[in-house]
Amino acid sequence: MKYSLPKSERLHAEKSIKELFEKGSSFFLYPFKIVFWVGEGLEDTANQVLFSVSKKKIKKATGRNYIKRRLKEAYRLNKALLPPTGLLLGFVFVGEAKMSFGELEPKMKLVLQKLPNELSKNLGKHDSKN
RNA sequence: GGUGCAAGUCGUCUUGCCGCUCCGAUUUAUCGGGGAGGAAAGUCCGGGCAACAAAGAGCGCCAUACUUCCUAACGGGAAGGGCUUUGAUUGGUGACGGUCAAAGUACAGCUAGUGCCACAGAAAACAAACCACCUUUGGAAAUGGCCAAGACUUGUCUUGUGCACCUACCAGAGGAAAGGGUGAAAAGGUGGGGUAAGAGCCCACCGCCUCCGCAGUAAUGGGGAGGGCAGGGCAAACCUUAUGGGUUGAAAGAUCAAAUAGACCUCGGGCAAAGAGCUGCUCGUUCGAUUUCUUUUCUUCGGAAAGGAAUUCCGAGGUGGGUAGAUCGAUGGAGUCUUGGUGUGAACCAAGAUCGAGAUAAAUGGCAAGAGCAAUUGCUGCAUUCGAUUCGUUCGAAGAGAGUAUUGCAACAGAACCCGGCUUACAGACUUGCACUUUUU
RNA sequence: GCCGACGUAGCUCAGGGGUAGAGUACUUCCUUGGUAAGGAAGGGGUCACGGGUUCAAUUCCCGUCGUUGGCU
Repeated sequence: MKYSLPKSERLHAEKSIKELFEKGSSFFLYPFKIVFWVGEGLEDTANQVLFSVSKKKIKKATGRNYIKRRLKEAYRLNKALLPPTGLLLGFVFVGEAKMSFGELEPKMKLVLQKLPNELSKNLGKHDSKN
């Protein structure tokens, strides 16, 4: 497994982002809100992910950059915990202050371990409805 | 040496592993190279660039405002001038003036107009009224005053059908514009003369105004002559004058353009002769052609015949608009550095060298090691100092610097089209200047 | 990225050069057996911050900070 995060694995298309936030499910795990969506017709493409830090929570641009960079690193190093394809993911940082990489990485691991469970629950709901 | 202020410069470095982004090579996965700031910030000015019809004019609106210069331009900068404040010193009775230094200065025009100036104060802007002042006319005598007489305690009291003089008081006429406690500000100031009282009424000085030379590119400076003096302050009040600005901003704008739907064009095909009406559709039924345009011929001018085109469905291809998206705009420029020259300076000129981020749901990072720096605390306790002492020493305390351990790498802050400024933020280090202070010589 | 508006008592807002006000909230008293309502009295302000103009600034001018709205 490569510890890389090229542009094809980052979520940048406006349409996909709209789809994620309008249709996707979410859960909280401090200091994140995680939004996810199993895209239709994306079974063959890699997971795409985006990171968001609110201007309301972190006032300075330097602080927002600081956190986003560390989030990307944490995801990059631990993304092997996820199934490799078909997911749209959004990490919204809801913490109030700067956090170091040492604090953020364990949280990210927790999230990535928890995500498959949430995913299967969600899929189950879909099936029962249909 | 320390502290403070001001100005300026810098504002961590190296290596390894794993990543991000751009460029170039081979080649499709690797390799090589580049990758945040002095403010990238605030968005306060100016310019480039782009679109808007023309980009011109007028009105409006906005901005600027001592002079000269720099500049692509500016509300920026440089130099100079004036003014204000403070300090030192000096001249004068005084109003105030001279010299030096520092700091500040949005510094055109209230003798174009309009407006405002609370409270207090007689009055806040045409100078008038009021109080007080002076002259004069008339009245008046309780209390003052004066006069007369008397008394004695000889400087006081008493008395008066007292009032000519002085004067309080009342009324009238005139003079004068100096004084009037206030206020931020009071109608030029100070000193003297003068007068019934006064007044630039007169004189000297200070200030002011007008005119004329001189010096300076100019702001302005300095000199002379004249004028008794008009003109309170506020334009970061409206406004006037001069100058500048067309508006909107890269989310400007340009190019390419998938899929789907619809528009137009071409070709092919379907059909009982195309098709039309009824119908949501199908079946069926009715009409057996119709409509429009055009050309030609005939005509009894009503039409008739012939030819072409259109109208329908299906399929294919194409065209243009344009969404997602992509590319350009967009990073070689009023560029940076060095040297030389010109200029008081901002800056300009010449020569040489050099290329230094280009992202777009938005790169420039993470982890580790080392160096360097800083901090505090602990430990070691050598130079040195102090105290005690059994004085060849020993003990205790302080301890610059050094060693070691620990922690941190900072502050302010992240390019978003690009430049020139301004403003604001900034741990720490260094340099220069000034002020204060301490020590030594 | 670009362009605006606002900041005044605990809260919601007036005031646009001359001692800062309203409603509500708060405190005390009256009223009531007690509470609410009502009545009376009172306290409470760095007018966001820093400069400047002016005799005088919440008001005018400049800068800073914060809040908030619009533009795809």
